[in-house]
Amino acid sequence: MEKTFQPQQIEDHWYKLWEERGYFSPQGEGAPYCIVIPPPNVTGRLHMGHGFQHAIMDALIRFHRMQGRQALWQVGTDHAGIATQMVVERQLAAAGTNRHEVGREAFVDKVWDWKEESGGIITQQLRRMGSSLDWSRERFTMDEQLSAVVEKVFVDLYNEGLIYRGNRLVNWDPQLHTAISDLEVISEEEDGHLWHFNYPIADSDQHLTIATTRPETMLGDAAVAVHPEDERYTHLIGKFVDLPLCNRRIPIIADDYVDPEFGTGCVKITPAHDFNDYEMGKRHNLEVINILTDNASINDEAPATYRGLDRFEARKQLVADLEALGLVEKIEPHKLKVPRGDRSGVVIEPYLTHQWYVAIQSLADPAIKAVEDGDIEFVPKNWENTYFAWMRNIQDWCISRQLWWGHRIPAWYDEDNNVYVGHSEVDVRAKHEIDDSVVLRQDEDVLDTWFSSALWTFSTLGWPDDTEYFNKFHPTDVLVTGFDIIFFWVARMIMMTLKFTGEIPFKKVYITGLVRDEHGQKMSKSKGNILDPIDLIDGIELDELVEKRTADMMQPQLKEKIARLTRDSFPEGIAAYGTDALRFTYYSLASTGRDIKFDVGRTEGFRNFCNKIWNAARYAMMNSEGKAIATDWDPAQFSSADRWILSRLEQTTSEVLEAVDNYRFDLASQALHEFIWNEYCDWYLELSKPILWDEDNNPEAAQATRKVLLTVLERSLRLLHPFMPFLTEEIWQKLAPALGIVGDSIMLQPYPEFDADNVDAAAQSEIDWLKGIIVAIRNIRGEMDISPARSISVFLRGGEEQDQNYLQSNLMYLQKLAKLENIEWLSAESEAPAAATGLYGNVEVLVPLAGLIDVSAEQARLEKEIGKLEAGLKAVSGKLNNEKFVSNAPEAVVTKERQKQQELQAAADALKAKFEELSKL
RNA sequence: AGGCGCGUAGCUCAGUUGGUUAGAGCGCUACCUUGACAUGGUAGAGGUCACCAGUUCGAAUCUGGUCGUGCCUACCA
Repeated sequence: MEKTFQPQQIEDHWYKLWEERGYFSPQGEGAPYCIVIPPPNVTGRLHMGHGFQHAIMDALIRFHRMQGRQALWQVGTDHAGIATQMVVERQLAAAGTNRHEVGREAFVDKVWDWKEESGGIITQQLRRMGSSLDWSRERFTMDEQLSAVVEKVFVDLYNEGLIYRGNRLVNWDPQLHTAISDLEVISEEEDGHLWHFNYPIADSDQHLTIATTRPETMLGDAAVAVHPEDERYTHLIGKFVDLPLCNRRIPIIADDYVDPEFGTGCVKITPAHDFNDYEMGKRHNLEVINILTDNASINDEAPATYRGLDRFEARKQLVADLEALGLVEKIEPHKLKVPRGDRSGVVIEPYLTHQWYVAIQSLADPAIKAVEDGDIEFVPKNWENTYFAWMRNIQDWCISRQLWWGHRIPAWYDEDNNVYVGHSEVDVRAKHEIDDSVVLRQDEDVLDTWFSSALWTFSTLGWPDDTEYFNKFHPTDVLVTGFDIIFFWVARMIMMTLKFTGEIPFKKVYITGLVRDEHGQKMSKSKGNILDPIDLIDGIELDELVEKRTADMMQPQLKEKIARLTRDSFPEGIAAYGTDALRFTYYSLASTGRDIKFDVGRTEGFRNFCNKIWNAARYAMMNSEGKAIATDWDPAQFSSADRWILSRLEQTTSEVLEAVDNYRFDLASQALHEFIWNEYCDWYLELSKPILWDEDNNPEAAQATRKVLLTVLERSLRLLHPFMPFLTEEIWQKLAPALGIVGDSIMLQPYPEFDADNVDAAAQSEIDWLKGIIVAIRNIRGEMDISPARSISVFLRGGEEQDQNYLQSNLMYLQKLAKLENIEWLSAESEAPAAATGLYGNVEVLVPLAGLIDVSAEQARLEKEIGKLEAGLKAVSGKLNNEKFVSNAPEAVVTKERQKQQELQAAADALKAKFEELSKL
C-alpha cells in the first residue's frame, strides 16, 4: 500500500467496476427502497448544490442497499425548456443568425444535437460523485415514453375541464417572447420615480393629479380611480378627464382598492398593463387598451408619435411632452419592486394573451390534505408551513410557453379557431369527425418544463403501461431537494401524482439548505465565488481557477476584483482532495434546517481523515500479513482493550443508525470521525502494539488482538461505506480476505446492526481508567517539560482495590504508552517522595521530582489545577447550600451533586496537601 | 406588511425531553521526525452561549421583548 491515500488512482476504477457489474440495480428480495433524482438540466453542469444533494441521496441509497433493501435510485435528466433553448439561441446569435431564420424544425434539431453533445457531461459528473444511480434506467423528460405520459395527462385534464385556454394578463417576457409563471418572476426593490401628472378635468379648467411609476402606460389608460369615501374627490366621481396627448376622454370612477393615503389618492387605471387595474377594469367594464407589442415597444393603438418606441424610450418622450404642456406636477424619487424574468433578467410586462392554464384548486386540496394528514412529511418539519402558505393561496398555473424546445401542446385549431385536444391530429380528426379537407394546425406553444417534471416519480417508473417498477417502487421513499423548488416542483408533483396515480409521490421530503461560500454569501458567477465540486475532487491550479471564474465577464473591474479575491482565498489553488473527502464535508455540515457555509478547510481536514484511515489500514495489514490470526471468536482471549474497542464500535453503530434514521448526517459523520480517529487510531492501535510486539510471550493474545484489529476495521469500513464509498471499497478489498470474508464488493455487504449485548461496560470502565492515568502522566510531562524521550518512574497512591487491580492488569500498556521506567502502588501509609501530582478520580499519580522539574513550576501547575477544582466546587456548593434546590430537585440530581462535591473536595484537598509539602522543601 | 430561520471559542458548527466545570474540527502556542500516518503525535491557551426581563430550586435550552442578520410570500399606483 502507498504511504498516503491517493484518491485519483482508485475512484474511476471502482466506479466503472460497480457500474459494469450492475451493482446499482435493485437486487435481492428485500423491501423496496426508492429515491428519484431531481433531474438536472441535460445540458447543465454539476454545482455545489448538486454535490450536496447527491452526497445525501447516495448515502441513503447505499445505506438501505446494504441493509438488504431492493434499492433503486432512479436517474434521468430534464430538457429544461427555456434554459436550453437560450443556450442554443446564443450559439445561433454568435453565428450571426437566429431561430426564426433557421426555422422551427431545424432549430429543434439543433437543440437535440446540443443535447447529444453536452448531455453526457452532467451524467459523467454525477458518476464522479460516486452516486450509485441505476444508469440502466436512465430517462429524459422528452423520451418517447415520458412524452406520452405528458400528453395523456394533458388530454385527461383537458377532458375533465381542468385545463383550459384563457385570454388574460400573463407575465410576459419581452426578450424571450414567452409567457412565464408567477414563480419565474423575481421582484426586487429598485430605485425609480413617482411621477405626478395633471389630467385636465373635462369641460373645466380644473385638473386631477395622478401619481404613477410607469408613465408610458398612460397611453392605455381607461379611467382614473379614487376612493369612494375620499372627500377630496367625491364630487368628481362620474365625471371625465381628458387624457393628455391621446385625445381620449376617460371616466373618473370610485373603487375602494384605491388607497387615499398613497400619492395623490388618484390612480390612473390601465387594464391592459397592470394586474390590479385589469381586475378593476373588469369590475367597471373598462376598455382594455393594449399599447405594447411582443417586444414591449409601443404599438399602433397609441398616438403616432410614440409608435415603435421602446417602452423606456416612450417613457422619456412622454414625460418630456407632458412637461412641455405644463402637466408635470412633480417627480419624486421612489423605491419600487420591479418584476424581472428569472432567466432573461428583463422587466416583465403584464400582457394580454391567450394561454393554457391548469385549474389548480381541485388538485391542490388533496395535496394539502396529504401533508396535513402526515402521509407526506417534510424534514425539517417547518417547511410544511411554507408549503401550506403557498398551497392555500394557489393561483391557476399558466403552462404554455412560446418556445420551440419542449413538449408541444396537443391541441389543434381549424380555420375558425375551434380548438381540438387529443393525442395526435389523427386522433383529433377521428374523435371529432373532421374531414381531411379541413386544415388543422397544431398549437405553436410548448408546455412549461415543470409540467413534465411534475410527473417525474411515476413517468420514470413506467406508469401507466409498464407497471412492474411502478408497482414495486412507487410511492418512493424520500425526495431530497432544496427549498427553492418546493413550489416549482415538490408541490406540483404531489398534486399531479395524487391526481393520476391516486398515490403520494414520496413519503418524506428532505429539504437541504443552500450551499453558500465560507462567508455565507450565495455562490454566483457575478460574485466570482463559485466552487466547482469537480475542482475539489481533482484540484485546480490557481491561474486556471482565476481564469475559470473570470471568463465571460462583461465588466473588467469586476474581473479584477474577482481575480484578487480568488488569489486571496486560494493562494495555492485547490488541492485534489478526492470524492470521499468532499462528500464527508457535505455530511459534516448537513445539520437540518440550515444553510451550509462551505469551507474548503473542512475538506482538507477530511482528506487528512481519509489518509488516517488509509494508514490505520496499512498498520493493520502490515501486522497481519503472514502472521497467525485467531480463527475462532474467543472473547476469553481478548484483552481489555480488545473488549473496549468492540464495545465502543457497538455504540458507534447505534449512533450512526439513529443519526441516519433522523437524516442527521452531521451526527453520523461526527460519530464515525470520533470513533475511528480518536478511539481506534489514537488509542486502540497504540494499545495493540504492546501485545503484538510481545507475541513470543503470549501468542494467543497477539492472535486474538490481530483478529479484533481487523474485525473492527472491517466493520468500521462497512459503517463508513455509504459516506466514503471509494476509500472503503479499496481497503475492504485488501482486508476482507485476511478475515476470510467472501464477497465481490463492500457495497453488497450487510450494514452493521446494533446488538446491545455487545456493549461491555466493564471493559469501558477499565480502559477509561487506563486512559485517565496515562493522560495524567502525559499532562505532567507536557506541562513540566519532561522530554518525551525520557523514561520516568511513577507511583500511584490512594484509590480502591479496583484501581490496584487495574494497575496490575494494565502494567504493560502503561509502560509503553506513557514511556515509564517503572510504575508501582504506594501504600497509603508509606512516605511519598517529593513529586509532581496528578489525579484520576481519587487515585494520585505521582511523578517523583528528583532531577526532573523545579518546585516552583510544579506549585504553579498545582495552583492552576486547584483553581479549576475550586471553581467547580463553588458552583456545586452553591447549589447544595440552596435549601430550595435540595428540597425541590429530584433525589437523583441531588445525590449526584453531593457525590460531585465530595470528589471535588477530596481532589482539591489532596492537591493542596501536595502544595504544602512542596513548600517545606 | 406578514411568515420562517439564525445569533454558542478567531473561523465553521454540535449541544436530543431545562440538571457535567458548555463540546468538536480548523486555526493558534509549545514540544516531538518514537518501527501506520508530519495529510502525523503529545500537551496547552481560548467562550459572562447577542442583549433585557420573566418562569423555575436550576436556563445555551422554555416564555415575552429588544437589537443584529439571512431568507420566503404578498404588495400601494
